[in-house]
Amino acid sequence: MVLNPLHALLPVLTSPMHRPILDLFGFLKQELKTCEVPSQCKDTMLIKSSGKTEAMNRVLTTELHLTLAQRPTHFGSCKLSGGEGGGGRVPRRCPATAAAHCRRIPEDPRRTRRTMMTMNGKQHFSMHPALHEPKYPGLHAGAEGMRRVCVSGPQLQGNIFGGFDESLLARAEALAAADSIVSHGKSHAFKADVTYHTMSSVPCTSAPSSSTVPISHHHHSHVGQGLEAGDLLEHLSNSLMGAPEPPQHHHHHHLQTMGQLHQAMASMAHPHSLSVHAGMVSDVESDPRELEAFAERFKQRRIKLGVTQADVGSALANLKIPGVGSLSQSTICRFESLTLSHNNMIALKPVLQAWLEEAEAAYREKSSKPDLFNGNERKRKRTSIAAPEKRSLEAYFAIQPRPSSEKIAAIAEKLDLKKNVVRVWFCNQRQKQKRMKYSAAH
DNA sequence: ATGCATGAGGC
DNA sequence: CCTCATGCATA
Repeated sequence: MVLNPLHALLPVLTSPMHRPILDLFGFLKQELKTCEVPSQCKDTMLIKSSGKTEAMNRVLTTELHLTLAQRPTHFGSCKLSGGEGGGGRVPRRCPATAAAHCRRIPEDPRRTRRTMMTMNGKQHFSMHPALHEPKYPGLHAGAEGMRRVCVSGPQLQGNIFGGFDESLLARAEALAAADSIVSHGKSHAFKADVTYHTMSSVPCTSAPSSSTVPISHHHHSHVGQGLEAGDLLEHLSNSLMGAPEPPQHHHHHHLQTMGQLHQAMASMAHPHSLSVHAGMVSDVESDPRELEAFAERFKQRRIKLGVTQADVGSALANLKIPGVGSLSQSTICRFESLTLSHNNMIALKPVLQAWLEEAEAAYREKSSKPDLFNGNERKRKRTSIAAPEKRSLEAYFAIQPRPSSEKIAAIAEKLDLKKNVVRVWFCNQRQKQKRMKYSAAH
């Protein structure tokens, strides 16, 4: 179900229990009041719904992002993994072929970006044509934006990040604490967090070449003024209702030569290909809906074939597509659930499509079991951040998604976590937020 | 299905 | 030190 996020938050906000949040809220607003930010810099947040903690943080973050400016973001490389390392981790590089689908999306440093709120409903990309809209609904470093835009005067920065520091962080903690009482009567007080990096040894060298290809894109100013809640709701509703509002503009990506190759071998006769332009097989199908549909189709057909995600991953290497090696179950899973970045999805689609075609063809005839199993000695241990700490981190994150190294150190110390763990946590958190939520119900 | 992590590229 | 694509380990 898709609800208006704001409505959903009401009960939470009005709860006496969350009084502290409102206070913090007010505090933040006060702090930010002096900071002038062009309205186009507003941003909302991409949330993944559920949980008071999240709701709370969301409020804070949302508010912050409404005030903070955006900072330029560049879209990094898009790589496809190559080898299947026999236990070792193979340096991922973008294979030439795959590269075709790896488009870099240069960003207008000042471009405004808006974010979708995902309550637990679907947030389709109906409204933003893939290549026109900001790829990432993320709240790109609102803080940094603040630094750059808001901080016309250094005093402000000091004000916010200086003043913020202690009092805010302290509040964040209080908040986290309160939350812990509220939502979890069962705070696990254990501080388990050992990271045993027992890395495997020899990374196999099956890694293909890497490269990144600039993505064609169009920065359409229309993106500037994000949608209002109403619009959002409307879109969401449409999506829900299945209103097949056709992508108003058909984005014509400037084709990437290699992309055609994939496209060709991958989609001989794909009924779904809306882009079967007479001669050119160029246009990489990047219509969000197409992707979404493909992911779904892929999953079902894969299951029909009786193949696991892991199987697909390793079987990919058998395709012998230059530059394309195997992938992990994780990646396949994320592809199916659309929890990869848009670029990543687009890059992977042709490959998976190719595999699907081949697998089905083989299935029809004989028995083909593409696979490659490598037995590795698993060693790496996963660090696990305890709930209480995680709550604190979330609170901090709501206030400042991109803490400085010093701040990270401070947080790490307070939470008694390794600095690197905290740093990575923030990185992952950011990545998580930016991630395209093609995924509907989550 | 996801959390925490690594590493290549970029500034 | 960040972003991104990915992966191992695990709930």
